[in-house]
Amino acid sequence: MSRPSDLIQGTLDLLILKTISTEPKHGWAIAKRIQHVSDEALQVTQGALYPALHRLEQQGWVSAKWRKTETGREAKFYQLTKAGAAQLEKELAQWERLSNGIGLVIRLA
Amino acid sequence: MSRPSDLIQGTLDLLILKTISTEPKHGWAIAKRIQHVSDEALQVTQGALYPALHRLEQQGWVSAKWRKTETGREAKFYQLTKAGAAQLEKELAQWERLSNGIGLVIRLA
DNA sequence: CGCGCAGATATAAATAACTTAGGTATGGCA
DNA sequence: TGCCATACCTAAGTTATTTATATCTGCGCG
Repeated sequence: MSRPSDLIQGTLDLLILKTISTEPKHGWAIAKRIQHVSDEALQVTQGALYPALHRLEQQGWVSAKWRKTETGREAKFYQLTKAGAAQLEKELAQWERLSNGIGLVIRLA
Repeated sequence: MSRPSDLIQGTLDLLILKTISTEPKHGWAIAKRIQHVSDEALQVTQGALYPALHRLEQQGWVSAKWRKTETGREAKFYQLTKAGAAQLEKELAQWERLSNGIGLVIRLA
C-alpha cells in the first residue's frame, strides 16, 4: 500500500496532545519526544508536525507562546488547553476502541 | 481533527487480508465479518470496501472469482494469494510495531 | 574568524485513503 | 407486486500525510 510510514494516519493529534499533557513543549521537542518514548517506532516528520500543531491551535486545543529553550534559543511552546484536555480524552477513548477492535480481528479473524 | 471515523486510516488492507486468510469470502461478507468480530467497533462502508478490494487485487494480494453464496446469489469471492499472505505478515508486523509505539507514548507520555 | 551543522520554524505540491453520496441489480417474502 | 436485504460499483470531495524546499540562529571547530 503506501510507503512504510512511521505513523498511523490520524493518530498524530493524539500523540501531540498526550506529549504536551504534562508540560508545555515546543514542536521540535514534541517530535523528538514521540520518537524517543515510542522506542523509535514512531517518527514525526516536520511536514506532518507543523501543520498538525497549527490545526490543533486553530481548534483551540493548544495555545502557543514564544519562549526561550534551556539552550537559549527562541521556540514556540505549545500548551494544552482545557478543551484540549477534553479532546485528548476523546481521542484516547477512540483509540482504545478502534485499536482493540483491530486486535479482535487479528486474533479471531 | 479526526472526524469520528469507525476505521483507523491505513488498516483496512490488513483487516481485509486477515479476514479472508482462513477462507475466501465476498466483499459484503468481509465487511460484515469485520464489524461483527470487532464487536461493532469497526465499520467498513462500501465506499471504502470496494476500492480497497480492487487495490488488493491489482497488487496481486487477492484473487477474485464469481461464485454463488449459500443463499444462492452471485457474489465475487476474494481469496488470499501467496503474495497476499506475505503482505499480511508484513502488515501485521507493522501494526504491532506502530500500535505498540502509540501504547508507549500513551503510557509514558 | 568564518563555516557548517543541529536546532528550530514553516509552507507548497503531490498522493493515498477515506467519507459521502449516489447508482444498479436480484432473490425472497409479505 | 412491491419492498427490503443482499450484493456490486463509482465519482467527487476532504483530509492527513509525504516529499521537498526554504529560512534563521547559536555553537563548536579549524
